[in-house]
Amino acid sequence: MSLDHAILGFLQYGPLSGYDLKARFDLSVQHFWPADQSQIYRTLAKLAEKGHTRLEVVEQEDRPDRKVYHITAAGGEELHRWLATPMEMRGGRVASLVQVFFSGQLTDEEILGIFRTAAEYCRIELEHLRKVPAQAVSFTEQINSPRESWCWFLTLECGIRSTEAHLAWLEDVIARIERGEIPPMQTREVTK
Amino acid sequence: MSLDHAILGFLQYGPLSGYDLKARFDLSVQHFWPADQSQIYRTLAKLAEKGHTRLEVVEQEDRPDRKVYHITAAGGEELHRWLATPMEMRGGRVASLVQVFFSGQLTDEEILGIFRTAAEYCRIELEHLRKVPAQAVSFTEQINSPRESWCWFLTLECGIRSTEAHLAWLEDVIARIERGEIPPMQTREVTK
DNA sequence: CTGTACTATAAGACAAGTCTTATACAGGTT
DNA sequence: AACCTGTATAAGACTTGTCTTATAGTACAG
Repeated sequence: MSLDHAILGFLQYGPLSGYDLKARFDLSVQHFWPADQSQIYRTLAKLAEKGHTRLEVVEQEDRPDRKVYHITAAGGEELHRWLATPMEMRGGRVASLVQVFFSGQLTDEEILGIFRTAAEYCRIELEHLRKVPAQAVSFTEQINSPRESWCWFLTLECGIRSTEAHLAWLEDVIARIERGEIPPMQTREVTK
Repeated sequence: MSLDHAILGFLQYGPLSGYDLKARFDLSVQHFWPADQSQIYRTLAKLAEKGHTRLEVVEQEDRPDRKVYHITAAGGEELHRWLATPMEMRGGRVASLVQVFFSGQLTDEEILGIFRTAAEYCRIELEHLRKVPAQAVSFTEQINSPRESWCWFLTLECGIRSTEAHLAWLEDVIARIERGEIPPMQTREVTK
């Protein structure tokens, strides 16, 4: 429902081809909105049909022609409307919590195992997130808009804070299990 | 990819019909794994085909026959395998962060608006989450397994902590914008 | 006695996203 | 000469999930 809007968001800064867009996604928002190459092209075509973008074909001799998309006035309005609409941030599916919910069926050791691995993933993720600003300098210089860079860093900050909070929770749970606070498994007596 | 496993998870505690399952989902995991009624039935049929569940038709006179599904040995193994596999908790799409990313295109007032609304949503959500334990007493008594209840509360705790962290971030950002820390919009000079 | 809610299941159409494969040419490497 | 990487696009099949609608009986309230 919102790859459309993410694409319009990028186009607002200037016309781009599908290929360009894929690169933009992978460089910036892929943490919270990964985009499939195939789908970018499909969505681009759909947006052009709806009149939210306008196609310009740039012929090239040495390689396939570029299809460069421009945002239209209608597209700009739609983007603005969407940006100003507060999002219900619900409905996000979190498979790892489904696991936790049912993990009573595992042994203490198994549970500790998945929590420790999850914590490890979190630490790696955190390390990675904290390195992003350094890598992103060129991107920030390119766009040369302090306001946009500021918003960009906000999303990073949000990611870091959530991950930290999640890690703290994981470590807390690990400690509690190690202290033996998890109730023991009951010997399952199946009455057929 | 994991409605299958959530269903198996519930079936491990005893045979259930599609209708029962829908109720279980709505009572417990719907915060992090909402389930569509129609899809529960479809998935149930698929699981039976795969041999992970076994169908038992319970005839009823007064209302439509119940189709009660039992987990099979193969289903149990699959569930256990999945539960013990650490999840990459990546790829979760967060539309609200896409908005933040592009919100530099809005005025300060508009940005403040969406952040304040988001914070409001967070507070409502928190209030709601904190009320869950009270409502869940009957459920906990029903299953009568302290280990499972413990795991159940873990997921709640995780939700509360994440929401708190998110709210703290939102409030921090609001304060910074109010202090004027957000760089001003540049008068867009489009060079055609 | 009429309408609404609950129990119980399921098909159909659709939207969104994933994964695989294909085409085609350029430039550089081994 | 063969191979790989990069630029650039796109179709096809498939999976997941959503939303709507249908059926059909019971029970209870007004």
